[in-house]
Amino acid sequence: MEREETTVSKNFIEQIIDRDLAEGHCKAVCTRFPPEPNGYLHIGHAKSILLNYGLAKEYGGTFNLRFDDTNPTKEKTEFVESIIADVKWLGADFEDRLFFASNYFDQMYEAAVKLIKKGKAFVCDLTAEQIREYRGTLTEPGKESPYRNRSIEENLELFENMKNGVYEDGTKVLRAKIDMASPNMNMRDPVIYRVAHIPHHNTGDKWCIYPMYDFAHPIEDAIEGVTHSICTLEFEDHRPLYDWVVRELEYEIPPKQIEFAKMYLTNVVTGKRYIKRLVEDGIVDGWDDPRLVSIAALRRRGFTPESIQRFVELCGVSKSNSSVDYAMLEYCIREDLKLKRPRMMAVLDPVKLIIDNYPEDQMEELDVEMNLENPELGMRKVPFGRELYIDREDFMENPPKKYFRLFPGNEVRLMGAYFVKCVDYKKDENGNVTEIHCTYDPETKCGSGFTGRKVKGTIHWVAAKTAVPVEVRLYENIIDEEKGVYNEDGSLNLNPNSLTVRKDCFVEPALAKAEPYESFQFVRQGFFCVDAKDSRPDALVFNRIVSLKSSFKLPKA
RNA sequence: UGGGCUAUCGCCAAGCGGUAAGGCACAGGACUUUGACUCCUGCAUUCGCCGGUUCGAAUCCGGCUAGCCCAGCCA
Repeated sequence: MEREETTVSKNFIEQIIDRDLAEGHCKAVCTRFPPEPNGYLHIGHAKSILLNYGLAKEYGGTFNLRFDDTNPTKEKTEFVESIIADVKWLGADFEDRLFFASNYFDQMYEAAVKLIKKGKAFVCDLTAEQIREYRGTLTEPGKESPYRNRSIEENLELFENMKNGVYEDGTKVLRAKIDMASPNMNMRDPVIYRVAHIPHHNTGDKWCIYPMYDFAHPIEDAIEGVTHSICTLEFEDHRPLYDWVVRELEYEIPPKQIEFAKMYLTNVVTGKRYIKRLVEDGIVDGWDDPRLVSIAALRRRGFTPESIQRFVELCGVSKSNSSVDYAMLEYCIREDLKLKRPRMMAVLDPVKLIIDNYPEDQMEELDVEMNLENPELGMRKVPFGRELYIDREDFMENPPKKYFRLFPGNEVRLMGAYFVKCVDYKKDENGNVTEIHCTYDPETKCGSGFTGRKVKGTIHWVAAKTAVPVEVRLYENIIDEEKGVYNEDGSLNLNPNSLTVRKDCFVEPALAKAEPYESFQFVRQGFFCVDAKDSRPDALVFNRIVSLKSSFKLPKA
């Protein structure tokens, strides 16, 4: 399907790359997505993934997936599996370029030795607390460690001992020798290696010293030939250190760090500890609950990779902190699905409609387009009979003005079938409508070319005899948007109605064999997707991905 | 109150000294076998504020203000 090319001017990162290419700072472009495997990916990560992947593709370069696994205390194999799956699903193809920072530990060790030999690093015996005290504050310079001027020989020996497990955790670190008076805290002799006798998910017990992010990351980039190391704004202050490492280690083609602003969605929670609470408290049924915005949750809800790619593209890239309306995401998924997927009929709040003048035992099969706007999707059979279900809201006893669905005496079109006119209705003792009686006009059959008269309303329906019962789950924001995300005590301001489960819904038989993750437009109701977790072949559950927009509002009584 | 960064419509976001793109949202109208979609139309005399330079400033200069980030042996 063709998408209109919107001419978008180049973002600031593309401008930097253009200049680097033009000035010969690099010959090709190589980017990477470097997650630490310590949790699940969410929509915010999708921006980084797709941005990095998109840039590589745009410039005919390469894109790497690299796990930044330099801290064994936080990392798990479970997360590397899920991250790989999510990145692939998003469509960011890293081909065979799957890397682990932990596979570079030998080179990092050698790099550290090189710094020591250059007199640019030293082993420090200060405790963590002392290091903090010596570091100074934001407004006062720090003071130098008493161990700062150890000889190169001594440092070499001590560092080797660190590697060989001679010291306990926390007793010694390797530090870069830079400037304790720097106004940038990151330059005040940062720790670059720590001792941790903890098995690593990839290297097992091989190492008991692990490099710190600031030291490891530029090395990882340089080893892989990454030209543009794109990260988020909070690392801006780290760039001088990144550049220092690259310079001191004398890499031929120095990688360059570029920072951009993280993406936030308005009134959406992505924080790990908050999600954890929601899961623990049973508010959501896991990190892939369709109300969340983890990649897995979006996938389960029915979002497509294309819709997320488009979303990221529409949001753009800049350096100003911002929070995008969820409506933008909704727009992207509607846009992606509307021509791509069938439009079927489903009744979510059924009430029976009986066609008095339709033969008692007759059924007919109507041929209906899968998607009126996209003939390529073909046709389907829709059974029609004397008894149907329609949605309760499509009938009113006493309609307000401008209501043009069904009411006593009014004629409407049954989508894909006939015109029917309401002649009577029945109510139970509580005043609820239980049955609507109509007559149909055989001449008005859809596709017959009937033009004798027009009706204003068209409603959807399913034949009672062949209807397939399903469960439908309607989602709203899990946050109560009126009052913002957080309560005064810091807890989440939850929306008690974020999930509505409707058990007695009916869909047309063509949907009976819908597969997990398959999505459809339910005419006049929105886009829905077969839930991959709770659905069974004999009991389908549909998640509402997003509702349709409506300009019609019933006036309040 | 040290350093770094940011500030253009309700929300994103172009703009790079020549007189405010675009998208989302919203509001009207047309069309319609979904009150959907589609299609029109409208939506910043003004770019955080104050000065300055210039024939001309959102763009350059100076001074303010507001917000975000940094004092992990996290990333």
